[in-house]
Amino acid sequence: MSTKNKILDAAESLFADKGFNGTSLREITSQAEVNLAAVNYHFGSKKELIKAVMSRYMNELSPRLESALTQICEKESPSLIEVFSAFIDPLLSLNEFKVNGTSNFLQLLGRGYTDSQGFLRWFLTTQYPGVIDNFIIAVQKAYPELSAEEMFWRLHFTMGTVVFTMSSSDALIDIAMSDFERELQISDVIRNVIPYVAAGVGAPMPVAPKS
Amino acid sequence: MSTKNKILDAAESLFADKGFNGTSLREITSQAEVNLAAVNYHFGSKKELIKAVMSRYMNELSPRLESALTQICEKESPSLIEVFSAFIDPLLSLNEFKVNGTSNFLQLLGRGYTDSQGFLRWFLTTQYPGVIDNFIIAVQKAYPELSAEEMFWRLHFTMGTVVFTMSSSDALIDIAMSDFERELQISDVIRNVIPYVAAGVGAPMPVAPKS
DNA sequence: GTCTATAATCAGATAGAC
DNA sequence: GTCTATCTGATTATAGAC
Repeated sequence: MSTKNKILDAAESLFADKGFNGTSLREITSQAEVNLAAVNYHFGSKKELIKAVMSRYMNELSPRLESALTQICEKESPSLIEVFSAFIDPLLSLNEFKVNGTSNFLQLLGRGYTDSQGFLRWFLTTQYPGVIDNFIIAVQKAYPELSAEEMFWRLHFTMGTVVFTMSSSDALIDIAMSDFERELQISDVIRNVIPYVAAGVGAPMPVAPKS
Repeated sequence: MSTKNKILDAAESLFADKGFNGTSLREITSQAEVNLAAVNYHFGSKKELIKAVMSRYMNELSPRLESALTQICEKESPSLIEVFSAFIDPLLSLNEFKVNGTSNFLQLLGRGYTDSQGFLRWFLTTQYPGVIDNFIIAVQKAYPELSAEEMFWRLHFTMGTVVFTMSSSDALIDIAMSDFERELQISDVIRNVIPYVAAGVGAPMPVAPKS
């Protein structure tokens, strides 16, 4: 395996585990068993390395996700459960792309939203707008009565639910094992969260306007 | 104001904004306009300072929260909306305790769950178990059909929704202003999230058992 | 209690030999 | 491309004068 990929793999698992701020280049190069200077040689800086780790996943995921959401949009009247379920297969396909791919990617996404003061949010929304646009269209088709403003809030809440859940999915899987004797995978966590977010997004519109 | 409190105030807002890892003692003492050595004199270490910042809020919040949840439990058949609404007044009371208290505390909570690999989660669950216990009892009373396992998942999802939303509440309030011309407060964000989480927790039990 | 000065360590990044 | 060695600056923490 190339040095570049060894660095990417080590960085990915360490970033997912301890966050971007919490991981040093020295930890990465030591786990990757490459020289410290290699990071700056291949990527230029730590920030560029973070982008490269995220891009590797997004380039794999975004076409699958866009196509799955487009399929949902072509339906007569999709349900919210169907819309959110469209994420399952593209996300799980990351496990074929890389071991623990789904889990790592979702944890990275969570890190990116809370570490580094939103630079990753900017990166994703500007570099991969197609995914977000298709998703909004699908939700609108499933729940046309939802106002643009309510939609904005509820999609943000959903992002929070998913991203936070996935950042701590390892701990959750441990607890499920010790408290309920269930041997769960990341796919079970995903399947568990879908009814929750679908119900949240599908909550009735409030009758009185806010404020 | 005492040096100790100046440090606590500065640490609080910087931690909320940039996370625990992302904030140095130098930034804190410089914003507090005290000497760098004062942190270690008064608190011993950065980790103890983090605990002190959180304790200041938890000691203010937890009795109010426990009492509000106990009141809900005394009702005949509380709704989930009522259960979650019990959080509103205790949380907003933090704004009288300190300027931006509600927002800062909830952001800190979010940071604590993702930074520092769960040490704050341990801190809260071991130091303030009464709040969590009362909350679970209230939810059980509002939705008795919910199994312990489903409850575990849904409460975790809820924690994620709230904590993530609040970590980025400043950005959300800005977007609501620019996109929808709404001048929102943190209290509006809280009121907005309640129907969402109540619907999520109240989603029907899945018919087929998982796995 | 507060200060200066500094120790000890770790960070990201780079120069230059090979 | 890879290595050693090092630079520069920031970090937490402490010793000791006042």
